[in-house]
Amino acid sequence: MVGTKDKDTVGTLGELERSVMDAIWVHDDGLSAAELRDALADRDLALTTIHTVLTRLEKKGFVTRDRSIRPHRYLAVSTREDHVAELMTEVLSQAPDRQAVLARFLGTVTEADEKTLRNLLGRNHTSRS
Amino acid sequence: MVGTKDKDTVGTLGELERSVMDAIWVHDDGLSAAELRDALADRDLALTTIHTVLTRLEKKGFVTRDRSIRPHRYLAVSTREDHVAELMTEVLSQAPDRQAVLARFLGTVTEADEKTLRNLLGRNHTSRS
DNA sequence: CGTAGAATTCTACGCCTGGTAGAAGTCTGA
DNA sequence: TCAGACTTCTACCAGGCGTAGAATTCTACG
Repeated sequence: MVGTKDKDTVGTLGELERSVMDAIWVHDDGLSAAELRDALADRDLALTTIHTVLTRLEKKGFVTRDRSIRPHRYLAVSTREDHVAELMTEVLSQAPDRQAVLARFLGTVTEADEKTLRNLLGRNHTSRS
Repeated sequence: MVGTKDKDTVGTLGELERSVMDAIWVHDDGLSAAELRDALADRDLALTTIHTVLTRLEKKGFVTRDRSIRPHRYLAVSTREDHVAELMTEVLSQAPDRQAVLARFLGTVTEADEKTLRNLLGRNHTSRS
């Protein structure tokens, strides 16, 4: 029972992959495999494991690595916010009736979120003409 | 090479499962396994395949079946819109900085969507004192 | 320049999920 | 009661992901 699957969470990434991304996302300057292993010390993973995951994340386009320096440094390709926003858009597109979805969505959102949205929508009234 | 995996799409469901749900979602009155097979005729699946998927979807809580009548009828537990909205909320929660995410999100959304949101947010101004 | 030790890549395995369906069991109308 | 329809059981395979040992490549240092 090494890998207690969760899988009820949405997102293209696996458990470990997600953890790695989370670690990378809070380090805009990027970090090395070793640093990552430390960041995820609680799991006590082998360095090679980290490398494998990193390689897969690179292939998936979530991270880039700086191969110019020796302990390669891994950087997130896009911010977590961009990533999540993209995911939201993708999800939204899954239903034909976007309006209905948005309505339901707003129903589940916090008041703070609503306020945020009002502010954001308030300004930049999409220049027509 | 029967199952050309796609997997770049977000959502807890698999390819076939999703198709089945799509079919069920447009039939509020529910349908039988046979009707489903017809609805997905393009794939030419065995009835048992449909049944298996249906059973899994039931276990996952996406559909219920009316066992009282003979050709069991399968019904969606929630609307597609609710489902998608839920997914969006779930995704949004993946990032700590919700505001930033919402901002990015609005950036990718269509003008029509923005209008929809404005309308929805316009009314029901959450009772402020 | 050779080489030990660090870093990276290759290869692999087991589990889980999802697509797919045959075989076996259960119902029910005639 | 029984054939035929319907449902459940069981199973196989492929791909994704966690995990890591083995092999290979670097590079700093003597």
